Amino acid sequence: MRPTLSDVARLASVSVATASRALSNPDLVADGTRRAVREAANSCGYKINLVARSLRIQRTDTLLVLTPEIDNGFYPALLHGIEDAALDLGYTVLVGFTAKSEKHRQSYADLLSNGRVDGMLVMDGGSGVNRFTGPRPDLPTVQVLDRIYAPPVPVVRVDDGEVADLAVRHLSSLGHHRIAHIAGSAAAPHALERRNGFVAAMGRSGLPVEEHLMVSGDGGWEGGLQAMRRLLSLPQRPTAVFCADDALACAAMNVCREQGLRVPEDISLIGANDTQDGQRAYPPLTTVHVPRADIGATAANLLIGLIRGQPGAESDTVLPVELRERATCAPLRAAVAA
Amino acid sequence: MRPTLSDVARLASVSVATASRALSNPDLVADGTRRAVREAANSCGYKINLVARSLRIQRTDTLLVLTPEIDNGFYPALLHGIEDAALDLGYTVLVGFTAKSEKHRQSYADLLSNGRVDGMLVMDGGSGVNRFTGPRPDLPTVQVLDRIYAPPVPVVRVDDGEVADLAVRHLSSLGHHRIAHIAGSAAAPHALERRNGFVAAMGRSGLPVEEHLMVSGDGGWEGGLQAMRRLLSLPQRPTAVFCADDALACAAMNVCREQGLRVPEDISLIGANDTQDGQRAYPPLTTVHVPRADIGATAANLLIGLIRGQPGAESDTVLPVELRERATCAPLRAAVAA
DNA sequence: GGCCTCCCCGAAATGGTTTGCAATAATCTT
DNA sequence: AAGATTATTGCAAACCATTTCGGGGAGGCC
Repeated sequence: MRPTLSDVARLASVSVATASRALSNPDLVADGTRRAVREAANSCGYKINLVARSLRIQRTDTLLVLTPEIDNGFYPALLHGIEDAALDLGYTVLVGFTAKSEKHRQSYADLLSNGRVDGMLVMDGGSGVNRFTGPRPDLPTVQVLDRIYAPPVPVVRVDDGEVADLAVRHLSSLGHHRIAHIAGSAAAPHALERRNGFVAAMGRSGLPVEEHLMVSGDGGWEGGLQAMRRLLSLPQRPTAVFCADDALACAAMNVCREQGLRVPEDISLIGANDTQDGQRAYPPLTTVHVPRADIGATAANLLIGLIRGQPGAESDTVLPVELRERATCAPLRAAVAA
Repeated sequence: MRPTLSDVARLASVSVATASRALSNPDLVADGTRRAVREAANSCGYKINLVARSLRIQRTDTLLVLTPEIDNGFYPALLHGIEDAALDLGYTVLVGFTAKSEKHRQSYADLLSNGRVDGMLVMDGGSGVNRFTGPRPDLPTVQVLDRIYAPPVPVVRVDDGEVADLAVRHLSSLGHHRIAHIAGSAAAPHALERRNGFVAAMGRSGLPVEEHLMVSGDGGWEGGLQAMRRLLSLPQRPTAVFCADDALACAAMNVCREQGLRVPEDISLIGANDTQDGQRAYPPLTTVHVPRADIGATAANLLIGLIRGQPGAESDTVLPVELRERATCAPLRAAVAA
């Protein structure tokens, strides 16, 4: 049916070997021959068979990325960063959504051991995934943001303690001292670290951390809503709250509005990650920026380095975060402080 | 290095053929033999080589989906629907983000002609993509939402005229008659149809369509902002606006707030698509729901049917849409109507 | 007991490409 | 002009699993 390399070879009156070289390693073949082969290939509409090629060269030039559901605006930027870097180096990316079940995750990870992909980016570490399924760290793997496999497996991430620190310092510098924290999913390592970071940063700023001002925003959007409601029903409510991510902060902001509180006049809100929902909220959310595209690109480059056996693959890369002041934080007003 | 099937065969003292059958077609082999082979495979950690398998059976069980950038919360649900259906039928999905350049799109589409994927889902038809690059409609292809290839290539979509009709009828039933429309990107066929649908629906409702009440929201978020500002600066501003999608509606809502207008008391807003940003807006956005997951799943099933040569593949599948009343539309107040 | 059938298994061919090695032709060196 | 390189090309193996075809053995039936 489809023309194969040997068809081309016959048409050009050369051997398959020469035809192969003429097409994929042009320097090794004489000028006239090359042209003849090219012509023959065009005339019969020859397309290389990548599967056969992969079998022969033992490489697929494909990366697998394990990602949780991507409804939340956080992962797309990571994916784009990955894809961008991968494409530049001649790789294509296969994505596997793993939130559905451990079984699916396993079967995706199997693609790695089964030779269909050359390496794997684990991006679903924050989704409470079973850390014992799937990846075989003996095969090229790099983790993104959440470390769920032990050190020989590299990770590229941000310093979540710093994320919390930036947020707390900003709030504190505005005069706030009754600062609350809405924590992210308990299953996510980074959420835990942000929580711990919050406690540490409060300490460093000489502020008291009150146990009931730290609530769990577990349960996604609904969880965020409930967390904020709990906070606002406290006898002494906080004057500022650091939310573990922008979605949580948006939820918190909605609760404020439904209770007639103005942001930032009556209460300051700060998020983290700098996702689109925060940027487009009203007022736009102050947040700490996490360079997602960079993280993705870095991880992809690292993985490809690993695959190609390049030495010097750092096993823990941490990228810088920074505060993005927008419009949801204001200085503490004397009236409220009282 | 890695154990191959012949290693397993040797360990189990059978031939490769028997080993193959025992593993992938267990019924064809005797009980004891099957067990022996399984044991041998386990003991040496054998993993099937999917590339070799694909080469032999001339099938990759992989679907390619061409998608634009997915920052906007619209595509993820489609992707999930696709992936869900694909996984159920034993397929994995490869995603290619095509917004970057035509070159990239071409190289993704090449995967199809080069045998790396069995079929292709074209989801980027609304992104102003060059409709002449890429897909060879003679290879299994189905388009999602926007038709950019001629009829032999199936499409699964919604009726965008109906989307507009639902929106206009709802607004009209609330007493509005000065209704504006913010149109989506001119490059997207469905945005055009929604615009045309708006005109038709207004006519059917006996309402006048004023030319200056139809503005272009081209240019993404910023475009939406500008469009709404233009609308609000009109001498006779609309009492309701139908936005081509929820993101545009959210932008419009932000403009309203910045100008001190209350939604829905002062102006009614309705979106389309029913994406997360609308659901989480404050107040939650009234919209017309587009069953994205269903669309994705339907398209995937259709494509797989095509690949497997099943007859009766409908070439135009349209799924139903429905109004989702939330909180951004209110009856026209007499005062404003005056 | 002979013959037929059925089931199970093994040898070999298949898929399309790349590549190490060898051979031939052509160019260069002295 | 003869020997030494170099430039091109061809042959055949290798990559690894699947599948077809046919042989051999066991059991059933008459």
